[in-house]
Amino acid sequence: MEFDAKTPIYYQIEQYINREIIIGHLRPGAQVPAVRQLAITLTVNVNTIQRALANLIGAGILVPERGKGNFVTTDQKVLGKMKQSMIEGEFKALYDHLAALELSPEEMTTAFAQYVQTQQGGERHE
Amino acid sequence: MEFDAKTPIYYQIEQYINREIIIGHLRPGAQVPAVRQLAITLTVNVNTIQRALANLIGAGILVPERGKGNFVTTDQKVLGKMKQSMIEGEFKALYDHLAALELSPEEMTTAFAQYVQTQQGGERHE
DNA sequence: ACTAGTGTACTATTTATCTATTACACTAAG
DNA sequence: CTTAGTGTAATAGATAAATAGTACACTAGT
Repeated sequence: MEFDAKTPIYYQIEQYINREIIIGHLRPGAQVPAVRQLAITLTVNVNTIQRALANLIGAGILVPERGKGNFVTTDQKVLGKMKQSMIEGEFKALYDHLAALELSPEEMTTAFAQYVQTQQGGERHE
Repeated sequence: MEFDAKTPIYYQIEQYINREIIIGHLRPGAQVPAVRQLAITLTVNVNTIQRALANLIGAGILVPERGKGNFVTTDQKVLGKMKQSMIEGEFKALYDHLAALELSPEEMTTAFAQYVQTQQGGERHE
């Protein structure tokens, strides 16, 4: 996996797992891959995985069972809040930065719409 | 100034100065505030300011003149590229994350438009 | 019991970031 | 020439993030 060098890896892993849950690759009640397996998959140290999972456990998103593994919570309230704050966070980051560039709300939406357009046709991956 | 704890301060200062240039608070040829002054204003160490400025100088956005100060370049080509990459970078971050959430392009634009709407009425700052 | 697969804990080491402090070099004004 | 204002360099120390490696604890299947 590719990481942004300017943000902590453990944090990026938290986001990644959250996304996997939102998408449905990890369903409520499902077991998260073993820490040692995740470490290999994400080419990262076990301790870094552990730190990310610890945060997710603290947030109630994952539920640990010693000797068995970590499992996605079945608490829909927790999952709903997580999804909400994930998306809101993404939007807020862009909104704040564009606001700092003194773009009007209309300019923001149209500019972003235009960008999405450019990504449509030109999705070349080499 | 407020900094995000999860990204290097020097990098956030680079972005901040870029935005000041884009907005027009710092015009081409204008002198950037003195490093010691910036350190006080941004409540940050001089070395951190220096590191940010060094990167901007390396990018050709700022031009240093020993004993006099740092000045915004008058090279419109450089400034144009900077502005372009700043905005593109913002858009790309949101686009990639929403794509990871498997949103369609239409959903992205409408969802962001809706978010901007919510920011319209509710801009309470207390 | 044994074993393989889980999570968990701990220490040590490296690297990047940030701070603090001091010193030096150049420019312009008096 | 002196001084105040600039940038610049260099050292030392503190903290956070990530790695490496080892060890321990619990669970389930044999």
